[in-house]
Amino acid sequence: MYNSQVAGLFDEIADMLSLDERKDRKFEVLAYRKAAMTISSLQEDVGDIYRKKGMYGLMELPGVGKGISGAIREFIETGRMRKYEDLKKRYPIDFKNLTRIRGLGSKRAFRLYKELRIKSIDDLKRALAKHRIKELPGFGAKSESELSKGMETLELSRNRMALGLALPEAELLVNRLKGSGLVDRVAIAGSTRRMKETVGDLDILVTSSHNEKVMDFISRLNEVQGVTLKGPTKITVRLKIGLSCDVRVVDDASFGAALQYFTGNKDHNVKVRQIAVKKGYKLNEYGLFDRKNRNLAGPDEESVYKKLGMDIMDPEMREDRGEVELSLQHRLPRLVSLGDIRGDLHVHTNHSDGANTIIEMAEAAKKIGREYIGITDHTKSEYVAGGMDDKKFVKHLHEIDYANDKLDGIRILKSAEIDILKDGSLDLQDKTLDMMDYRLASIHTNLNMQKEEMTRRVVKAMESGYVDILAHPTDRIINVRNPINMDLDRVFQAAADSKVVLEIDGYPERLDLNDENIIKARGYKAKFSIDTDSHRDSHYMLMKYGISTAKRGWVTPDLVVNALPLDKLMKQFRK
DNA sequence: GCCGTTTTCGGCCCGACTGTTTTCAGTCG
Repeated sequence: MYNSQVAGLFDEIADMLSLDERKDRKFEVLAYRKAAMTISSLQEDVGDIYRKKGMYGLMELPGVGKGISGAIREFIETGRMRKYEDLKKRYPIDFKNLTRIRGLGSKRAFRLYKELRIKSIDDLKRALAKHRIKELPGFGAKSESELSKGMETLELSRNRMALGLALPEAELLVNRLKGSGLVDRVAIAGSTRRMKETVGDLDILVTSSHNEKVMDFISRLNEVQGVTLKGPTKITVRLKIGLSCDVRVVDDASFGAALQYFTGNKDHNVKVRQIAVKKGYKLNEYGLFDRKNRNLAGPDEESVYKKLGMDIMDPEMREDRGEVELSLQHRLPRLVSLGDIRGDLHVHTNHSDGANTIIEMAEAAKKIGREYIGITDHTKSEYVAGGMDDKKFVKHLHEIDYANDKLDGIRILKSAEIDILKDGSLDLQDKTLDMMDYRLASIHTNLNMQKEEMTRRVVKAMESGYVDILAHPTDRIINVRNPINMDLDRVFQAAADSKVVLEIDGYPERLDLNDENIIKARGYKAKFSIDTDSHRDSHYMLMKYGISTAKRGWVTPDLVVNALPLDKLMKQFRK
């Protein structure tokens, strides 16, 4: 994997170039930063892209042109980057680690080097211990203590948190603010609102006429560990769960513009603001202003887009993946939403590792308006999860028949989450599989196989004719376990050829397929099933994560099998 | 260095907060 290395080098090049006084360098710095950002957030390895599509493939990446793609190629082929090495001779400083300290950028790091020969974190530690920082011009006692503090929290603060942990915390804070009586409107913004699978910090927006009281209220919340910075319109706090949280107070008349602005992402915003500039307007977090400085945007977000001649799009789309251009042409796709979902095709019961009975799960699903669910308990290889063998499964499937007889208003489909074994065979006999309405299969063991072997294993299972849905295809657990090593192009091609539906598992620690892989799979005309992987009745509420992940992959309702009515769904599953 | 509904040159988003300053540079998002 070259991505993190290459992105790191580009960031350091940007740091070093920013020390050059010449004004025209400013934009070169920006270019390297943008390229670093693009590459670090890439799912596919730049090495793979280069091997598959060459320089042309690299130059398709946003912010990567002739110069930067050449540097990437040089690094992949030789393990070195001349531009970086030349700059490093002039600036032998560990910018990469030093600038991770909050409040320390490249310029101040360079000053520390010039004055005190500080090159590394260890050098800085020693200088801090001797209290030499506060004597420097431009630094003071406060800088010294802030650097000390910044170094302590270095490791904790930069880890992005899984959405499934961050969103509930954001919602809790929103509820606290609503209950305070100090605010009128409250909204979550930032990457949490875009439902990105991990978030770096929380952004919350409020309207209030009591700015100071709001700031005090926040800084005293039980969830808050300490205050990083505090001004009249903005406060940044460290939360006990290990996230940073920004809360901004704006006027009601600015709320729409602020929500647009702070939802981002950055590239999306830059493009929208460029459109504003072209129309002779200025767009910032306070509004959309014409030449006479009149605010044209209303208190809602839609008016900002509308005045720019654009259609508003779901926050999940705002990643600068072409949505700005389509919006200007009024050609945005209608994405799948919660209301399209008729059933849930990945549900566990207490017959394997779930908490509730078949009937309880069915009744809970009926209560939230599902027309059908598929019971997908584990097979015998998953013995830790109470997986069942063929004999037990036959009995289990009869119990589903019994539950269907007993219940009205919802149909329970007979299925299983079948283990794909090491050799690509399935963990139940064909005659058992024949008794089911459809079959969902996934990998749970032997996750460390080589790419070719793993790819053949999964493709073989899909081509068996006994797999209708491939569940959580990459098997990654966010921040815990990497995706399995397989050639997704071949897997998606096989899915299309064998008419196997790909799952978008909405369980928050999975979100699998994720947005980028969904986009890739759409290229192969794959179909999707958006499921919760529920292990208890309350888990049905996790569907929103699956829906948002699908939206981030631009999934339209016609691609979603569980948006189909039951009779059409059963035609999809042909056996 | 990148990029194109100002298109192969000449632009490149914009504001808040902080610390150390007498008016602003640096950092961050």
